[in-house]
Amino acid sequence: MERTTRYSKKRADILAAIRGTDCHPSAEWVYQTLKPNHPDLSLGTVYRNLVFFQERGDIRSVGVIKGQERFDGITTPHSHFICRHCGAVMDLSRTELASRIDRDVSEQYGLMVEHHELTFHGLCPTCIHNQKHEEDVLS
Amino acid sequence: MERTTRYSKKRADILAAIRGTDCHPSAEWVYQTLKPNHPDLSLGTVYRNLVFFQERGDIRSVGVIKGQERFDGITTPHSHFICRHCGAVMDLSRTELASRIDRDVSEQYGLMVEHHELTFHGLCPTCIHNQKHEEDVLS
DNA sequence: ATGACTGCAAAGACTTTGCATCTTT
DNA sequence: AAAGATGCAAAGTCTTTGCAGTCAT
Repeated sequence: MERTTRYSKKRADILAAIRGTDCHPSAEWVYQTLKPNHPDLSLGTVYRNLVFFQERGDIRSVGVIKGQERFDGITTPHSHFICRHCGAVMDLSRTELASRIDRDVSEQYGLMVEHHELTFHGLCPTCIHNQKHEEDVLS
Repeated sequence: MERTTRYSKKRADILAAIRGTDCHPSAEWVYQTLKPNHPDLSLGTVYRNLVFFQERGDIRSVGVIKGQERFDGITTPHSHFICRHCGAVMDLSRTELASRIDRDVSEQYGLMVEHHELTFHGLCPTCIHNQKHEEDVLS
């Protein structure tokens, strides 16, 4: 009945890779990043561990961006900004929303709200710059 | 240079189908819904028109839920609730967030915020009920 | 030894796209 | 007639999964 979890260097390194970056990586990014140190790493293993860590609450999905699911090693409440051009994901501190918003919505609509996601969309500083440059070229 | 848009009953019906439901449909849903009246409709046409309507701002993506992208025919600001069990998407009126939040975040972080998304996650009334029933059965 | 974890490759699910055909203007 | 829109099917991308072998306990 009990499922015991066993130690594996690969598993540990996958989690460490996600926690050690703020880029909100995809499965592919984790795979490519660990490949040098784990030449025999398999993408399937990465995917299986992403599921494993999500179920344990160690990581969270940030959603699917440009076709790839992205993950976050930080599980405390915060918001995100996603650049519509390059797909970059940035953390924003959550100062705007009261923590009671989940409870309020639950009561108002008769739902069981477990958490919420506040995501901003637009252009990141880099893409703002590049877009301006592109306009100059075109004009 | 100008690209002219031509009238097509299928295109019109695809948009009407999305606007005529509050289920935030997937491509597959649109396809199955229109199939009776358009026996020769192709999934490719649905996908192409979804892109077309998004570019024109007629519809918006709600994100990828359980592997399928979902769309919203309502483009005025509002929030969503997504049931983690059945994937249902519900509209919530946006009363919580001031409209200036986008500008505030833009200034604070040096980004170009174009819009934001506030999404609640949890269990919908139906799944709350079914989950209770399931617990009864298991106990 | 047992059961968990992994590599590999095949399979799956969803979406995109090339090309010939049909349609709107 | 010209250019757009569609059907069909192939291809593409990302993710999941079956199975045999490996590894931690």
